[in-house]
Amino acid sequence: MAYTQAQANRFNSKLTSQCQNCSLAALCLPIALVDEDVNRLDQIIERKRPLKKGELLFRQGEKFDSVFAVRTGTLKTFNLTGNGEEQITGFYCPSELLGLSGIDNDIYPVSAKALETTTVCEIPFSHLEALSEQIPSLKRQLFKIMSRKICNDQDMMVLLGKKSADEKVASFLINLSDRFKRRGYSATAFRLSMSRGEIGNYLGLAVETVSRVMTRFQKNELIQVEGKEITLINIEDMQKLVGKNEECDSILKFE
Amino acid sequence: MAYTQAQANRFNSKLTSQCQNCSLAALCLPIALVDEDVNRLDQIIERKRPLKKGELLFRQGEKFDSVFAVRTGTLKTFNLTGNGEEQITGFYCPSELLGLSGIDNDIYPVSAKALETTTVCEIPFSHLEALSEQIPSLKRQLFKIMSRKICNDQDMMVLLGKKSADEKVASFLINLSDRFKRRGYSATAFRLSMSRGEIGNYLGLAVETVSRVMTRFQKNELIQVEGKEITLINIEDMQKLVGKNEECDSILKFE
DNA sequence: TCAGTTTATTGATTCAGATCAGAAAACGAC
DNA sequence: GTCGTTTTCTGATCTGAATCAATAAACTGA
Repeated sequence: MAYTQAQANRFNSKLTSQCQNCSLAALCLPIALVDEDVNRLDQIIERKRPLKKGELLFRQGEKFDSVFAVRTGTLKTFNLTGNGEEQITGFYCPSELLGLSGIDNDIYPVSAKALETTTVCEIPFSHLEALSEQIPSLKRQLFKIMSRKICNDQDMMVLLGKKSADEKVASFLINLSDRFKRRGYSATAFRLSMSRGEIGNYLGLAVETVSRVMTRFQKNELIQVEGKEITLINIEDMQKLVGKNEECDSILKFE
Repeated sequence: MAYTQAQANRFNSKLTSQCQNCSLAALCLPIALVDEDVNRLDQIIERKRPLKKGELLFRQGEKFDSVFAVRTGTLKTFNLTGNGEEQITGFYCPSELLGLSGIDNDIYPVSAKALETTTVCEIPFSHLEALSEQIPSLKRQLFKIMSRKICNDQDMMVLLGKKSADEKVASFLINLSDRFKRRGYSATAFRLSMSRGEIGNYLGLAVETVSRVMTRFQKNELIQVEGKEITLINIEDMQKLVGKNEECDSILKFE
């Protein structure tokens, strides 16, 4: 059931030529499918109307039926704790997949909200599952995507449990940088679509601490801050700061 | 492809009558398989020789080829950070599955070590994957297990990022209690197979803090501590302490 | 455009939990 | 059993980040 390199290339060129296929990229980029399979996959994907900033894509407790691939914009997932405050569990950039945690109970355990105008593709999970029966490499890919999510979350657990404020913020920025880079954007200059408050919430820090760390990083010429625009000036020293180790280079990997 | 309740019952009784099938329980308990499928699943599972305390089941960086179901005993998974110290990412009790995070890169991203004499069943992932092609409900179950793991890890992230030392320790004890209960053991009296140090490492706390919190809990008559033996005296107040909310009753769910 | 609101920054103070230090208990090997 | 090691407990001190407080900057919408 192996696909040839030629097929893989055909698939990749098809992907890049079809802008609306960001969602396919999210699902398949590392694997090779024949055109016919790509078309079958494309057929089950629905493009949704854009979400405005603040709109919910799905709500905690709602029935699960789809996973979503981000096409443009950014979302956050969060849940509401006992006393009503929100706890952010992740940020999702273009080409990333969200909603996987709903499979377990057929209910989304978190809500997803757009941080800016955002477009997503909806992938009904029952269709995806059915299709994965016919395309073994797709099933394998789904397992891999979920496994990667587990790895990333565990890295995040280490970050939250053991790292200092400096290390947390540095890891966060480097992680974003990696994700932008992977999508072909600048790894050194980008815009934070989330507020300092949301960063702090996600990293287990107070807003003030996030702000202080970032100004300190600026003073030490690690980064350049202009409101939400960030430029990483000295990535090497930042990476030293996060204490990333060699063999497992994946503090906070891409979803 | 739905199975009848009768079939489910047959499956369950088969499971409970066959002690060595803890591993089957780990994989399938919530789903119903016909006998034939149970047998096929049973065939791919290998029982391994027992691990002595301190022995490694697999090692960070090693090639991934199997997931494991714990039959008796307990394991921890951990990785080594840049400066050589270990970071525990999970504890695994009987009937729980570990190794799923290896699927992503075909390499285990963590090591797994026995905390006491431990027996496990090895489930070669390629066989499991092949079998899941023939048994759709098994594939669905694998997705669910991985999704549940993602949910649990996210709860853990909230715990690490936002909770106080008291809340962390209380959540940990309640989580263990739930896991023992689910397996039919006492939910109120059990033995901690991990040291205070390991609990602290896992929860992002110093050993001394774990010790202090537990003695304080004892003074407040929430628990009874006798070395590694723990009795939960007042679970209701403990649950209040962790601030668990109603709709999402899963602070630190079972893997 | 400007008032009203949210978000970000900066400083002063406080506190939960880390770290340091030492005693007591438990465990393991012989 | 006994010695040596590891684990656990308890107290005293220190510190990183939270909290409190106030200002400045950036949006928002009429």
